[in-house]
Amino acid sequence: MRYDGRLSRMLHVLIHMARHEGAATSELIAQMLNTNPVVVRRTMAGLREQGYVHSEKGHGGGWTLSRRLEEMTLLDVYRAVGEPPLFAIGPACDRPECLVEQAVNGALADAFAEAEKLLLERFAHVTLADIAADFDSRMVRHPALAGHPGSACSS
Amino acid sequence: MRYDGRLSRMLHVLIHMARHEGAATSELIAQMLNTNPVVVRRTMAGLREQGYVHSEKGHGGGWTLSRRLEEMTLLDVYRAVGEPPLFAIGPACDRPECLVEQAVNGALADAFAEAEKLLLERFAHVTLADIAADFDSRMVRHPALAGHPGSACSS
DNA sequence: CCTTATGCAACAAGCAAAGTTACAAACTCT
DNA sequence: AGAGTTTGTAACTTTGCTTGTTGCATAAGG
Repeated sequence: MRYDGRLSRMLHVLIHMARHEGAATSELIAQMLNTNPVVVRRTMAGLREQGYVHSEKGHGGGWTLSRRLEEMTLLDVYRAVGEPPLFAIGPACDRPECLVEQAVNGALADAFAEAEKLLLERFAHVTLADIAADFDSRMVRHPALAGHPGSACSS
Repeated sequence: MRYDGRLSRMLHVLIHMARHEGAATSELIAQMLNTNPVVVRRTMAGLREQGYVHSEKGHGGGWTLSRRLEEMTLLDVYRAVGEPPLFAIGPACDRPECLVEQAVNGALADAFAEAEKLLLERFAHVTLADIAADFDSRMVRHPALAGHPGSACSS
């Protein structure tokens, strides 16, 4: 896989959960995401530790939201999935002796630090409710796709 | 995801080349970067296609700069190495049917597009001469490391 | 020609995310 | 208490990418 899809997956599932009555099992969530239950549990563990979701074992168990979508930002979710690296480009060497390489790393680090700051600020200002609202407007435009809570993604 | 170090490596080598008399062989460059000659040739191929460097076979051959550092920006080099993906985070699925996932991808894509724009603008305004100047000022502060053109990086 | 170089293709190594299997632990319902 | 569900977790496999390596063809110089 080329990208780390954890953030995207978790956003996806959280919004689905908000529209789901009662607890959703890992199995059901896995079908929504077209993945498998163990990956779901693995990634949801981070969200549980941060108190965004709750899990219950046994009959009728599964996952439930413990916060409203208005109270969760992209930044919250990003942190809960372990703050994976944002950038795919980096220094060839972390502690170079070569002063040229130090200068190169410095120039790149400056640029990336600025971009990271922008990105995280942006994340902090987008709530999951914003995304859900975007979903609602898409549903108005494409009502035919409305009933795809478990939309498989074949790509 | 692990980092793509091509941009960093090429910046490093271009600045070294500017301070090198005559042609530099892939072997010599590989020693500077603590890597091997084939990787050097592979990555330099992109720079050659864009006309930033020139290569010569046979005795006394090797690589030479065909532009001054003032005339090359980070953006130029980034493009010449093939515009590798900047971000390590992406959608779980490129063409989702699910409207929720479409909304999620949209929100993320917006944020990343903004960050990418900032980053590339920043790249476009930094020339290799700027980095070389930073190197010079580092050398003033740490003259002991001045003679490390082939500084191995052990990390 | 013989040496020195690049050019290129093919393959192995290394790494991280994702997928899978297996099983223990906890909970519910009868 | 016992049967059936569901999470929790560890271990392993698969996949996709960059990097490393080998081998050989090609071209330039002496």
